[in-house]
Amino acid sequence: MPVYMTEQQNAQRDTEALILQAAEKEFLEKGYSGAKTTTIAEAAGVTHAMFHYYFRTKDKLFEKIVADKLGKLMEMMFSAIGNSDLPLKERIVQGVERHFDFVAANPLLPRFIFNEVHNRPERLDGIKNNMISMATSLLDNLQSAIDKDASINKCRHADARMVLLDIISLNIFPFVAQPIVNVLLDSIDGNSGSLLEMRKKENVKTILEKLNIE
Amino acid sequence: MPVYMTEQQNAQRDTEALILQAAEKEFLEKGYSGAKTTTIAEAAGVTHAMFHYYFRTKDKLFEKIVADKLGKLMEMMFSAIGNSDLPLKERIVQGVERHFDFVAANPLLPRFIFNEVHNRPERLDGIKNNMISMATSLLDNLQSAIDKDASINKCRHADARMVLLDIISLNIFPFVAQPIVNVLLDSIDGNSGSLLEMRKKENVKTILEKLNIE
DNA sequence: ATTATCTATAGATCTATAGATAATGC
DNA sequence: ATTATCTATAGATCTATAGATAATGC
Repeated sequence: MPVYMTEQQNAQRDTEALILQAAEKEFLEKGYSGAKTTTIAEAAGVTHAMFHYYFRTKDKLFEKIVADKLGKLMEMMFSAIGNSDLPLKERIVQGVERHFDFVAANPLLPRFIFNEVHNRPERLDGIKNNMISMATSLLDNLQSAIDKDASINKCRHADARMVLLDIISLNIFPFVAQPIVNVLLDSIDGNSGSLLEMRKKENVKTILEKLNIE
Repeated sequence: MPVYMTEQQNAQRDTEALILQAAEKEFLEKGYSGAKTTTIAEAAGVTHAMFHYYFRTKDKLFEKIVADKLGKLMEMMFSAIGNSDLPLKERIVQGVERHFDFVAANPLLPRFIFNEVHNRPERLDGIKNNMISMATSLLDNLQSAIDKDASINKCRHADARMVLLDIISLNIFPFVAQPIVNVLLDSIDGNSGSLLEMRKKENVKTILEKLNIE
């Protein structure tokens, strides 16, 4: 990137970035068919023609965003497995919490991905191999750690893949079902704001109890 | 309903039912904006005009289906809490399994509901009070059962609301994320067909271990 | 001369309805 | 006479592009 940028280049980057941001929000909120290019342009504060000038078609921009979000999906899945040189308990605690925080920072991501892979499962083909190789090595490593601790009765034996699924399931649900969960818990007692904090701690506890780690 | 129905009445019911079935499938698969009335009519094997003849507008039919599915949502949530006159362990086992089976029988329901309540959270207003009163009484009852067993050390103390969230989270995830979960587990070993069966047993186990019930 | 932006509009898609025709029951 | 069905099309919405105009750098 040149040190000095012309006004024009500045303007170009702004417009492009504004459209991209608006599109990302619109697509994550409403999905491909619910999102409208006119709405995106309006939200970005530019004329509709600019949308096509910078990104040609709705499809192309959507593909770009999907690719980006599939990358984030991988991050999200494997952030839960945690750092391998920590004792198992700390590794689990950190893994669950880091994963929870990741979802909290990207609360629209799971629903978007669920819809997208349901509508077009073949999209996963591109990242399949990458996913599998990452998963295999990370899960093997976690499995060894569990087996090792289980052999000296420091934890209950468990399938690492199931533990990973447990963590993801528990952490994602309160975000994708937030309006429902709020109705349910909110009105039973008044602590709505703290629900997510509560759930984060509870999920750590659930996994530790599953593994019978004190 | 009259015992003898005319041909015309038969025909009417068939067409109406065919459109309704096709619409339900289309809406659950693609959501409101992704579903097209032309596609629904085609799938039902009737002309497009029939769609409007029987249901007037896309909106009206969609509202009908949403109302129906919100009813199913309540069923789904509370099937997990189980029967109150069973011992706690059996109650948990039956509750988790019944809930899992319900989701398995309605695999598209959760994603549809998640999208719908996200797009229009005010939709929950109508069933809010009903939900809260059902939840309160069922959860109070479950909480008593847990407290009772916990007081004689037959289980670990736990918040019934958290247990309900745990069950729903764990059971729903493999269905809404099925394509991803399949990639992940399928290729690590070859037991894809049995993943759901495996997960069902695992979820029962997880909840029992959380409650420390032998 | 090149790049960015705008206005205007073409063209596709989708929802909805008008109006004619066929089928059935009284 | 009433109800169900069809064809044809209006009208709205949305994506995309054409072509003119403005701004910037060479």
